[in-house]
Amino acid sequence: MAPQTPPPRRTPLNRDRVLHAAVALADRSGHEALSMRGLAQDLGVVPMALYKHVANKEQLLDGMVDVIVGEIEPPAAGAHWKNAVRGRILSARRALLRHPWASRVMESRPAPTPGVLGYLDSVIGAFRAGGLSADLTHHAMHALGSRVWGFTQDLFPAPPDDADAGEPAGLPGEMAARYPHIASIAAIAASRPHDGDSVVGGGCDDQFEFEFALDLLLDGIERLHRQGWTSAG
Amino acid sequence: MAPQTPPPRRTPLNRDRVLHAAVALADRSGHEALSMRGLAQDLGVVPMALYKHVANKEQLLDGMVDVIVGEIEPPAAGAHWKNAVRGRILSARRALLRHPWASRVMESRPAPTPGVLGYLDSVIGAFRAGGLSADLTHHAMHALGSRVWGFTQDLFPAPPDDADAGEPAGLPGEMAARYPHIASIAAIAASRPHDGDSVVGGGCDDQFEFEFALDLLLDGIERLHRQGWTSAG
DNA sequence: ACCTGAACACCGTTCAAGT
DNA sequence: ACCTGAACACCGTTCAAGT
Repeated sequence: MAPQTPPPRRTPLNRDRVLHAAVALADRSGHEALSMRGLAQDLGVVPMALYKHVANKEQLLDGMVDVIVGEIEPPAAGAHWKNAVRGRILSARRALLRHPWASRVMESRPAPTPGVLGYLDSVIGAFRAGGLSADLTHHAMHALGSRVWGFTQDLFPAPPDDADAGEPAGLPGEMAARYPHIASIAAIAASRPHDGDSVVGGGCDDQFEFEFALDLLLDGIERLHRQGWTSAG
Repeated sequence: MAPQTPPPRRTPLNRDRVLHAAVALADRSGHEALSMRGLAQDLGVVPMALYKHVANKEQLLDGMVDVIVGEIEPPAAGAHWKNAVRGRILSARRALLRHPWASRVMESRPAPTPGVLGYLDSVIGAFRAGGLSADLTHHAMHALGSRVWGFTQDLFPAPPDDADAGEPAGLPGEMAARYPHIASIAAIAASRPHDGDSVVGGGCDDQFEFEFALDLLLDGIERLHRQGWTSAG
């Protein structure tokens, strides 16, 4: 008799394999489908095995955030501060768009991870390198809010695909009657192409809307900077 | 023998009682403590009794959102469009600040409730009454994003209260060394008073920051309006 | 050192039954 | 008509045990 073959030895688990498997699972099945048990099954392992590599689910989510932050491209050197900030934010947006669950997970973290702090530090650094005061930069960061990550909370969720296509524009007739002002701008929204699935959280947070708002804020900040604005005066 | 007293008849459940009990429970114990089972216990009823009044937990959350939206004050008549929008948004902010869980629940809704649509319709109406085009109003609403509800996603969670008070300003020394740009603006943040618990999601999203960003956006929109801006040109 | 099995204290929700 | 009890299919996490 040949000696019993040992049980198949999988490549041993480590934190990185766990984190990347979690990202892959969330990419495939969405944020709400990400459970410790489901992740363990993906890795061919019993749920408890994960707890040797991440302390708990919160730490798993923190680790996933840093995986995504790691995908943001390094800053461009030598650009004007407005272009430097703009470029950094649009790169973050591209990373977040690759992982539709990422914005929601990001929002859910009670404390910033090292990766998050590093990215924020670099954005602040870009403002300061342009000569903006610490005061103005502080308020600029608050004004940008989640937009520094390249996403925004959307207010008009995308209507379901089976929405009545025979309607004049945007909204079904009953709703248009009840919410006339929404109907008036929904007609505009329906008449311009939105980029279908490159959407964070559904709706029409497309590239045009994002850059419109980003530039509105950056232009306003630039104007205050040139006026020598301070929060004291 | 006296006839057996019937079991105590509680005032019968209805949708409104369920919704208001849910709001009270979330106010008291936070969003994550809100479970169908816990809510049932609060109402002195078995969990399944709730399902006669709300179809499921999602519908419960939708109902809670509309309770909060109902607390927003009616619009002021006859104001300039910028003040009308501003007033509406600041009133929404006051309602949301009374229920710290509300912003997170709001963000989680996949489809707008009637109350949400009514409020958004009124804000859009305020823009249109000021003569802004449907086009510009549409982009303005997107640019405002969750700010129309009076809250913004915060990027710097409040440091724990036991943070080293002997540090020069804002950040512990080790962090200040690793993230110098954050440290430079955290010093500013630490030197101004923040309103302690009137905070949505923790951090320094205080009234000053909120109004700074709101006015930055409204001023930018006003400027575009006066220039006759259109997305086409 | 690394993984496992069984258990605990929870969830939202269903179904068939009670009054 | 309105509420109940028991059950189902899940969670994250613990503990003591296996190899």
